[in-house]
Amino acid sequence: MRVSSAEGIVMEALWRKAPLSADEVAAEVAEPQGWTEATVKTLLNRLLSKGAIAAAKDGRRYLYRPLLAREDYVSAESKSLLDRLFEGRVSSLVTHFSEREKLSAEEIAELKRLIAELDNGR
Amino acid sequence: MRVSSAEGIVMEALWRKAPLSADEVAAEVAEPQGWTEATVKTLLNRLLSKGAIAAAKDGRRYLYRPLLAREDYVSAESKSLLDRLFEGRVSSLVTHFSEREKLSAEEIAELKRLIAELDNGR
DNA sequence: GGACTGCGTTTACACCCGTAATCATAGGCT
DNA sequence: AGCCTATGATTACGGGTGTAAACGCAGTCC
Repeated sequence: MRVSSAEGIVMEALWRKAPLSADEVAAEVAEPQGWTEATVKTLLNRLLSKGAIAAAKDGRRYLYRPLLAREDYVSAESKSLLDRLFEGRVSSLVTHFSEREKLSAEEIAELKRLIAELDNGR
Repeated sequence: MRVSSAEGIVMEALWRKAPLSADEVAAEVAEPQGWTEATVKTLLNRLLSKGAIAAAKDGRRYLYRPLLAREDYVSAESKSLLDRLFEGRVSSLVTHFSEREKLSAEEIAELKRLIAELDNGR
C-alpha cells in the first residue's frame, strides 16, 4: 500500500492529531500547501481506498484516523532509500552526509551520544 | 530534473561503468529487472531528454554516459527524505534505525569510527 | 542491389498523482 | 414545504511512469 507524497502530508496531519474531520484536516494542511479543500477531500478518499486511514461517522460527517502507523511508513520509506542508494547501510548514509552536507556540531554531538548509548547497550 | 525510480536503475548502471551502448546497459539491467530491451531504450531516451545522460555516436550506435553526478542525485534524494520524515536531522534517522531496524554490531562499529573521525576533524 | 538486421525514434497505453470542480444528498432554516 | 448549505462521492484532466511494440533507416550479407 503505497502512500504518495501529497497523501503523506495528509497522513502527517492525522498522525499529529486524530481523529479529525475533513474540515479539520484541511485547516491543518490546505493553507500551507496551497491546496483547496476539494484537494484535501480527494486525498482523504484515496487514503481511505488504500486502507491507510479509517472513517467513523460522527453525525453528518466523518472523523478520520490513521490505520497505517507512522513508524511503519517511515521504516518502509527509509529502508527503501537506504537499499536503493546506500547498500542498505546507515553508516554509508551518514558518511555521505558528513562529506556532502556537513553536519552541524550539534548533530555530531547527538550522533556521538547515540552511538555511545548503542555501544554500551552492548 | 527529476529522475524516476526505473530511470534510477539505468543511471546506476551508467554510474558503475560508462560509456555504455544501449545494448550494454540492457545487458546490465534488463534481466535482473525483468525488462525487455525496448523498456531500457525508452528509459535511456527519457534520461536523454531530461539531460541526465549524454550520447556520443560510436559508429552506427551511441554510447551513453551520465551527466548527472551520482553524488548530486543521492544528495537530493536523501535530503528530501530527511526533510520529509526526520526534520532534516541525520541523527533522527539513525535513532529510528537503531530502534526499529536494529543495527548490526559491524554497523555500530563503523558509525563509531565515523563519528570519532568527524569529531576530531574538529 | 534487395532483403535482413541492428539501432535509434515514435507511438501506445494504462495507471498513478496532483489538483480540482461538480454532483448528490441529508439536515437545518424560514 | 422548499431552499440553502455542509459534506462526502463522483468525475475530470493533464502530466509522469512503467512497460512496451511499431516504425524507419543505414549498413551487411547473398
